[in-house]
Amino acid sequence: MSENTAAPRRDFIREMVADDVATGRFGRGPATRFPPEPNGFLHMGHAKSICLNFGIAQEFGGTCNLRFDDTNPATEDVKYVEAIQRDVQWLGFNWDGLYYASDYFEKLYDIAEALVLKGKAYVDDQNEEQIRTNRGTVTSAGTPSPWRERSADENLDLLRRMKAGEFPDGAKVLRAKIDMAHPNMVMRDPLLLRIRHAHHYRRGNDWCIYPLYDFAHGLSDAIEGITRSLCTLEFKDAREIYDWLVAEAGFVNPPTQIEFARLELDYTVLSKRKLLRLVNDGHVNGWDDPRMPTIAGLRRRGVRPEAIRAFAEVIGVARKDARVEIATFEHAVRNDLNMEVPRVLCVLNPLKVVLTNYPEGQVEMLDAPSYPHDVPKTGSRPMPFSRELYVDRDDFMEDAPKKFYRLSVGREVRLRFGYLITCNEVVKNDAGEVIELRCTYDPDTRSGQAPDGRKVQGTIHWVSAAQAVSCEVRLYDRLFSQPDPDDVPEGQDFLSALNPASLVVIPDAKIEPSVASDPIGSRYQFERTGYFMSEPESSTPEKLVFNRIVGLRDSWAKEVKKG
RNA sequence: UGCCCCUUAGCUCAACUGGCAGAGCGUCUGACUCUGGAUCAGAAGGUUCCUGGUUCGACCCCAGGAGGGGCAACCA
Repeated sequence: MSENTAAPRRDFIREMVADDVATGRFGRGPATRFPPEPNGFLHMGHAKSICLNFGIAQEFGGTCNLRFDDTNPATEDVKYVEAIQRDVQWLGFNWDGLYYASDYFEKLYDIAEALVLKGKAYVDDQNEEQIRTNRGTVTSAGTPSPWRERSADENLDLLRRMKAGEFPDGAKVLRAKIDMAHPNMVMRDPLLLRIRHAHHYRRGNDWCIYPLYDFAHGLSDAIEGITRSLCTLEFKDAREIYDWLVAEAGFVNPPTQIEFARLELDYTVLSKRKLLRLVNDGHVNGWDDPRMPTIAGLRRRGVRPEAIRAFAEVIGVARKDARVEIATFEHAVRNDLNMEVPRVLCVLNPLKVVLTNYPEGQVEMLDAPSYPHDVPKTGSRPMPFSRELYVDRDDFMEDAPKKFYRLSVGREVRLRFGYLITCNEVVKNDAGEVIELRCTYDPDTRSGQAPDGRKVQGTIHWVSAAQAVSCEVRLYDRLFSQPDPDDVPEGQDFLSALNPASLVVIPDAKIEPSVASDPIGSRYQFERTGYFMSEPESSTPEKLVFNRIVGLRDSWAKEVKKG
């Protein structure tokens, strides 16, 4: 148990942190932070960041804070703060410190005054429009504000009056005084504080000058003693202002920003703006709809945190934008559940089977192992078997092709854990639909036996009609019907790529009775169908409701496609 | 007056300071034979975008080129 334990995956960030530890570069232990803005629910992209930040802290004996980047009163809410904390914990992580950027407003203000005194910041009276046009473009220099050369005393007075609430929204703004011709747009006198007479969910109305991201973020990191500030690639250009600010503020051994690629996933969207739209426009039933790529949605769907962590591990972290296939995630989910959950038989689309040679009224109990041979778990449950059963409609075909190894007139299949049966006759209703199969069973073939050694090609799942439990099954599928939901014709948006069949409800499926005594929230593999969980929000002991977490890997569908 | 990042297997991505280019998915083959559409095992699969250069040795460093992306919110 020493040499062959897989080395923890190394990426360029972990290499740097390992180097920090080795060289003592920061003079303190490795410290990271996960800094969400509480303006929405956490999603898979955040999960990647959480696993990275908290993972590094664990692996290197460092710390990781949870910090709410709550600097915009217009969009934030305490309900998101609560949801985020629950989601981080559910993923399996505990923060060392719990902080709020809004608690740093005073400290940030003091730094702002210090910058003004040093001549490194000034109050600008230009309006939003003027500021934008005077910033210049990517290929041309900006124009200095007419207020850029105000004296330190005047700036200090104005800043204090901004804080005191003397000016309306938008009247004035505090800017760093750097270089209006800087090749990096971010460095063209970036805005530090803006006036917002608004209610902040934590600060109430006691504060009216709110720091912008660039001003708040790096300094918050520095205040907390973070060593490596991990963020996504689009902040690359912001690194320069990050370094400028922590240096000007006088922090020794300040934190350093490292950027990594944000997660993009096939067949879904990972942007809070778009997810909010799905929620607000009613395309899904809330942030925790099981189709949502949110942590809350995945949890409700039935995905385990272990699977999400394993997924984060396999996708790794790199410096290049990466679109990950949803199949990779689904694989991680199956891989996790395969070794954990018991197997159970559930017939989604019931078709009655009558065993004409089985005694009427007789019920025998078959012993059904709950795990396949290659899962190192033991256990079994009794399965009632009787004359009338249900099998899945998909397992019967009237005009079956040769390679259809299931039921058809004259063909023999094995009933999982039970007998071999042969279909003799099809019963149809007036509309010509098949409503019943009349079959015979071979009494000598119980539970896998076949005295004459004959083999059948197919094994199908079934339930005993009288003892089966009716349940609702919700088949969740991909939210969007194309890999890139934004790749739509001119004039349309991602909503037009929504998958109309992302939720198919089966109101009356038949499941084996053994599950009736299991707690709500139990997970199973429905053999030959997929992984399911009894839905904690909707399921009751009287009316079980199951969510499909993920289907089984389906090579048959591909075979069919190929023809 | 533009700055910055990226280009590696069919697909999606790894590869620490230059040292035999690796995973997952997909594909193919085999095993289990009561999930044969599950699961497990093995295999095939590469001109590392192009052209030059440095070096004993280049995915990695240098020069030039081609293609893709980020940055011009008082959002984060």
